[in-house]
Amino acid sequence: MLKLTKKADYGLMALKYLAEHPETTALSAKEVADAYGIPAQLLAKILQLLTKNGLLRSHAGMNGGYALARDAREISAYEVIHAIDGPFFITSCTKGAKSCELTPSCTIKEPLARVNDTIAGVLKSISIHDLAEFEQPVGRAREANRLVSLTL
Amino acid sequence: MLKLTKKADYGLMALKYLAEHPETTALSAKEVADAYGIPAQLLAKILQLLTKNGLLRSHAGMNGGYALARDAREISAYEVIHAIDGPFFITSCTKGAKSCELTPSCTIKEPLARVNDTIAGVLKSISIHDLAEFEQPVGRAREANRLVSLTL
DNA sequence: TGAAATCCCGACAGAAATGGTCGTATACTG
DNA sequence: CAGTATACGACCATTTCTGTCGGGATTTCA
Repeated sequence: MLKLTKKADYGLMALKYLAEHPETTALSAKEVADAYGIPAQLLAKILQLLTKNGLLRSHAGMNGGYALARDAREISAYEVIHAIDGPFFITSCTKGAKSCELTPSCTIKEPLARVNDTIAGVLKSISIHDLAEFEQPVGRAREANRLVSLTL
Repeated sequence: MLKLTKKADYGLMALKYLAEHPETTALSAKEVADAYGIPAQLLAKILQLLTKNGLLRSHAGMNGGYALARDAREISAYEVIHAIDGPFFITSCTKGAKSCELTPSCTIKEPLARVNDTIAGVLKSISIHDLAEFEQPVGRAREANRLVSLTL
């Protein structure tokens, strides 16, 4: 529960991999899949999704493949997850759509919607660059804390 | 994705309902289920789980039922979700268990584990009392913001 | 121009998680 | 003892997730 799907995981891993190889113009789905031992065809579809959503640029033909459409710092984990798994909501029903099908009194949702927003905020504050591993000076200084506020 | 299961939803709703009826000594699973239109037998099992995990006290026999084991402010949404759906992790694999089965280089997990902790923190900071609806003076003053910090 | 590499995409099958039901046993009340 | 409840295990139905297959389109390069 409250778990990322494997697809989203794969997507994040792939973007991370691409971010770590900026020197190359493009990497094929197969290359990335092999690097992590992910089913190639599955990853291919995921990358296609990410392309359709503007997170990647793709190029067919020999030496083709995928590359980040933007700087790794400008792509958030939230976007990736959203592109792959669609809009997410903590609660099954959300007032957004056709409000709650359960009896009128499904009042628990409103507070949880705030939790939902908070989590989304956290995910939005994480970029692919944050996930990638770059050399860091020993005794590396970590970035400043991010503060997320939650109002009930 | 990243969605609460219906069971967890039901559990939260039920606890909320119990919190809103402190005058009664106990409410039966059926009463709560009827109040929300939830399948009674399913809710029963959920309440049993919550009882086993120490969040509720149960009492069989006539006028029996369930009651909060503690003050509503002392029961967090996290506990409820955890009791119902088991430990949750954002990532499929977690170094906790038997580390990642994927190729060694599943390094994305470490940053995500922090996200996981942050979300858990948010959930822990929400109590059943927060979910319940109590009369509030018009122009009600909401509680102070909660700040959650995320370090990458 | 043709072969190879690569992306694109819809359909589908197997597996797993989830939601929900049933039946029975057990405990408490009056 | 009869009625009301909880306790619990087995089971099934449905949905969601993962992964595969097959055919088609695009680009490169010899």
